[in-house]
Amino acid sequence: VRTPRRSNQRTRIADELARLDTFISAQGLHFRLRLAGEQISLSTVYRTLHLLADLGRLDCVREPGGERLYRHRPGSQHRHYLTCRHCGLTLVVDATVIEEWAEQLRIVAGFAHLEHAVELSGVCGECGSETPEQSLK
Amino acid sequence: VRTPRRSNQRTRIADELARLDTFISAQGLHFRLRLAGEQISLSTVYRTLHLLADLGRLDCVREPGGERLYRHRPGSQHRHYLTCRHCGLTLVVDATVIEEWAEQLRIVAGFAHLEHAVELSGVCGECGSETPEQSLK
DNA sequence: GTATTTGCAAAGTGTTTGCAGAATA
DNA sequence: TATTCTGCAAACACTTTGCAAATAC
Repeated sequence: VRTPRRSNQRTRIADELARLDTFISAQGLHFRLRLAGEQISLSTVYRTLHLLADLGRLDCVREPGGERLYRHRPGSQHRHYLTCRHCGLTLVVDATVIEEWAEQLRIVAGFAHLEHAVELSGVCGECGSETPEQSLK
Repeated sequence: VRTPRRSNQRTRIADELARLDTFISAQGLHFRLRLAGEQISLSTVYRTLHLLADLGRLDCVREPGGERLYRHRPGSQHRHYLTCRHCGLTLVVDATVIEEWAEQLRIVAGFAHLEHAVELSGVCGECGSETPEQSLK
């Protein structure tokens, strides 16, 4: 494992993610950067996202369609989110319960290197109170 | 919502899944069926898996690569699994804690229609006790 | 007889990769 | 200068879809 080099592209990508502070896809991010006038290729966005994810600087979730969404992770701990399927609103939730439960489970099952992914989605208060027509899409 | 019709293909697919009782991909299942001499197209496998999933007769997880794996669900409740990344061994785990935690969360956050996905993976006792060389793969 | 289901091949999606040139250390 | 990084276009893996023929009800 070697230290990655700095480059304009990587800096721009990391900055944009930190500024956004919401989940966004590689393609979405690429689009935003282009709008902002940056000349960064989609491949570079993908590669940089991998890099940042490996460094633990991003959280990642997966859309029903299979698309991966990334979000800047402020601290060093991974976090869990609750997302509104309607408007995309995401809340950070306290998942201490899960962490402890998973550790218990790991011991009982005799596993090592346990990883967990928890994805929560629903319809938030705002969206739920809209007219039925709207929720039919 | 209309009642689906029965067909040889659908029966074979559902049967094979029930008999297997492990996670398998659409393509993997298609391959098995062909080996068994069935003449079923891949599209039909995909379509039937969707159908069964909609009917709540399957559990579904997603591989890191993006591939979806399906498994017959014996009861009516969805289940959570702990998978060994090495050998594929999967254990059904008791996730009552999670269900309760999710419901609490739902109420506090004022959400509706909450869904959750919990995926646990690690290295099982068997695989963990192997020689380091093997685990490097 | 009518509506649903199938198989095929083509298209679609998000992502990865090989390579030559550009950029970093 | 020696690596690493970038952009491009092509390749990839998995999944979905349009349509005509076959099948279930």
